[in-house]
Amino acid sequence: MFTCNFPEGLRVLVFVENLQTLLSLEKHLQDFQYKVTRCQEGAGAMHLLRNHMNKFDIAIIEAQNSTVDIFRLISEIASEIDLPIIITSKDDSVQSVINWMKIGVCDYLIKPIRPEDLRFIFKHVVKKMQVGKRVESEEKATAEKSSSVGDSTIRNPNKRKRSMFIDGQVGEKDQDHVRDSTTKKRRVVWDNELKKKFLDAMEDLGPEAVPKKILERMNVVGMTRENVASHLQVTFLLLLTMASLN
DNA sequence: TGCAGAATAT
DNA sequence: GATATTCTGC
Repeated sequence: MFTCNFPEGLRVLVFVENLQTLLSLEKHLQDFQYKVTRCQEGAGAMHLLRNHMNKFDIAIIEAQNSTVDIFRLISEIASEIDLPIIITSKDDSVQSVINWMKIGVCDYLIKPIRPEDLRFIFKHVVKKMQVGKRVESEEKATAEKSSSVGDSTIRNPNKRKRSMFIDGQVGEKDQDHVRDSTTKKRRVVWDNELKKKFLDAMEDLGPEAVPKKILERMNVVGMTRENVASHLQVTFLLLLTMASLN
């Protein structure tokens, strides 16, 4: 079905409203050799899901959307499509996760999303294939209690947890030293777009403008609180300097 | 323990 | 000079 270098080329449909976020997600997915189809707008996503489902292996969909009720959309199509769906959301409440899992999504990623979160999404495709194969011979096994309630790599935004699936390539149990060649950890370059996002976030947060909040508001894939804090520090310094010049 | 903010390192 | 990392105190 797939090439020998699976999951290279896995076809991922990404439905995210914000273009910046969308492009950023795409880029990171491509770093992992995934093949991305972008979708920004509800009707298009709907159409793709309904009529071209077989063109994709998995979908990543943002929970919040200004024009479409994603929850309802997925509830409706879940039964008619056979595609693993990963939800992206800033809501880290247990209840939210449960709600989404109930309607059949296979994973739930809490924003902000780090590139690492995307690396192993193929596991859901593998799982689906395995389940599909097992289906016929299923009834022979008497109601084995499912050992886990889904395998989603739900991440507490504050904790650091890596997906353990198929980590076998290298036996290292240590830090991130074993990042694959395509995933160079690169320093953030604060181009005008990022700066604008940062400033915008700062502006409407006002006195609440603290790294964590700014990070959330910016909603940029791969950005960390430390990145923001660092930038905040210099920005603050700059503002101070300017203020003293008056 | 997590986080903000300052200090320091690369 | 820009950004990351470490330190400190809350």
